[in-house]
Amino acid sequence: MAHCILRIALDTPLNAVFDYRWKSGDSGRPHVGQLAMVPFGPREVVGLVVDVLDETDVPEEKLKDALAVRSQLAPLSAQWLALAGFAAEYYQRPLGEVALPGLPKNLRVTSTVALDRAIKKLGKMELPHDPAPAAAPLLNPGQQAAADAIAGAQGFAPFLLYGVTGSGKTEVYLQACAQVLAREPEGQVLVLVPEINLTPQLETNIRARFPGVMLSTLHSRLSEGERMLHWLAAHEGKARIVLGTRLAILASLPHLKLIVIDEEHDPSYKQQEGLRYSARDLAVWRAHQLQLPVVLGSATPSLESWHHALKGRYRKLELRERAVQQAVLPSVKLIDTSRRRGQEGMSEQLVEAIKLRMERGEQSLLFLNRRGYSPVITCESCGWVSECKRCTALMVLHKTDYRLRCHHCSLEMRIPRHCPTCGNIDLQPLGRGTQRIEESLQEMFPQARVLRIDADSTRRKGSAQEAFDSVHRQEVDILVGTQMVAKGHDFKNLTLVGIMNPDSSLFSQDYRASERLFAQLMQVAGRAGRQGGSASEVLVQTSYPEHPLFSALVAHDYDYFANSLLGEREVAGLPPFLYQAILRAEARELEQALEFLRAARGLVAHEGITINDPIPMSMARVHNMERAQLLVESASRPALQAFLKGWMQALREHKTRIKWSLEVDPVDI
DNA sequence: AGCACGCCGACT
DNA sequence: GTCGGCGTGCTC
Repeated sequence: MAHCILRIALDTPLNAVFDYRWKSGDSGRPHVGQLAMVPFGPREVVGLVVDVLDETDVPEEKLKDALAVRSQLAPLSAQWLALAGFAAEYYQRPLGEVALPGLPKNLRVTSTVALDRAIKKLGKMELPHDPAPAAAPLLNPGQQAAADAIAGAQGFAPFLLYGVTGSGKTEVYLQACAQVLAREPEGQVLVLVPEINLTPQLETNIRARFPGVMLSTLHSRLSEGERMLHWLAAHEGKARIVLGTRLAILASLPHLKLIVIDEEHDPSYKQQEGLRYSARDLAVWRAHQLQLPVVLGSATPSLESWHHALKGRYRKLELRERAVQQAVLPSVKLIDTSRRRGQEGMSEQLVEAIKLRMERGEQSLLFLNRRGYSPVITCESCGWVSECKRCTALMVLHKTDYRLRCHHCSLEMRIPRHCPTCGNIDLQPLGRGTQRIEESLQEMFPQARVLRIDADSTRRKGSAQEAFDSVHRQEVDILVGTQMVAKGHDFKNLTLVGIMNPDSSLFSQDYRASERLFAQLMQVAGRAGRQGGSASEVLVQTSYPEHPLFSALVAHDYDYFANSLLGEREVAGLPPFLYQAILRAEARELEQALEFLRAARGLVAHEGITINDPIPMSMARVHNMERAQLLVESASRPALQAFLKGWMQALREHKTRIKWSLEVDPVDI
């Protein structure tokens, strides 16, 4: 019986691969890309075979036998392994930590029943034989040109599809998709959307248009059974369209021919915990690797993509007209709130505008970026505010259950009856969240049907969809919401959008805040004015009506805004003109974290790399842990990558009890 | 990261 | 006498 050595990547922070003995029986040698069950310390785990060798340097007494190989499953392709390998190297993580968590959980347990069941179920699945696809609408010349450019692309071809809400980007995606599917008998298309709430709508569109084609969805709210089935459908090449959120970028797609990223600027494409990858950047890498077209769609492209387009690295496809019949851009008006404060955070003009919509039987949307009732409660006599005991953050008043809640560590407490420092019993809510606005609106418009949509009101599975549906069914007069309402949904009868309090983002420490604010306002403004007939308007309440961001918004001029922001970034030496990474550390005492970072700074030589001073994070304390960070910068991406590699090595060998992590291309610093 | 082993405090 | 606190050390 022949022996061989399997080199296996495991989901562990250890930066190593592990070798196991394998006695090849009649089934022969295992293949690279297969999954194998192995003993690891005291437990049994599933790992990924990354090499099959004849011998190993690992001493005989340490070497254990691999238990089994998942032979029912076709091996993951070399291209997929290269993608995982690239991500691992780029984000400075062990391969196993990148490759394995993306697989369905049922593939990573020792039992094989779930996989067998999914294989059987998928084998039986059939599509309608004589499908009647929904008719494709006639494209306007801009859309047609864009769709043709994508379909006619050769090799690696990144496109920036630039067009305001309502300009018909989705139709371009669908037609590009149709052309690829028609041309490539086995071809697969990957479509990414920023968040789960947007999948049902697009899924309906795609299914109507491609009834004879299997569609898989991949997002975090699937049950384990569904995830297994959908992942497998993609892996076996049966699903020809895969629609998903950022995690879908790591799906196995053996016949991938086109990638579409809708709303490419959206911050949700950046994973914010664990492996902090950018699905958009990985998508572009994957398209390059496979020499495919990749379409990045947005009304407000990220400055990174905008920069690439200006430099000619991405081809810009612009949709200038609104594709929806008779649709016009909403008029944006600024309401100066620096002089007159209005009532309950609402200016007279805004209240009048809502009243008018009520009379006409139209819908209004009030947008603000703060859930809860009021951000803080405060004592007016001594200035006490409701700070979280565990975090450098304020606890937010939630009136539904009359409690204060910290949005960072989820600490909750009853509202104190009197001020904890001076005993004053007259504690006042300060500022306004969605709950408080909802309540004031209900008082001002007793006959109105007011609905609030935010993370609190949609915690239950499916409740977001229900809420959106009731708006579509005209069961709501006034909608109050956070950024959740800004994305994707077109409300046909909505003719007023009120922006409550955008000013805090204007002068933020975070240099990306204004870029995000503009995108958010453009997007929420796009919820109105999609219907012909009634004039739609967007009212922005601000104390800084002369701010250039608002002038650009009023003029619907993203080009100007993006170009001037890019100019500022270039002068200030900020991304995309510079590449960054952040080393973060947390400890009970802030000084310990800072001390660790100071030591880390001196660990290896760093020519051509700027390592800044360690500083406490803007939210220095979360859950009673003090946090600090060290920003590392370079004008050269390869130089930064090379430095990080050596640095990580040194840090791993540097014994410390401090918890630390590295983030490459951080978005908030 | 898990998970075991190991060596000191308050309980059935 | 034992349950359990988390320090440290290993995983082919």
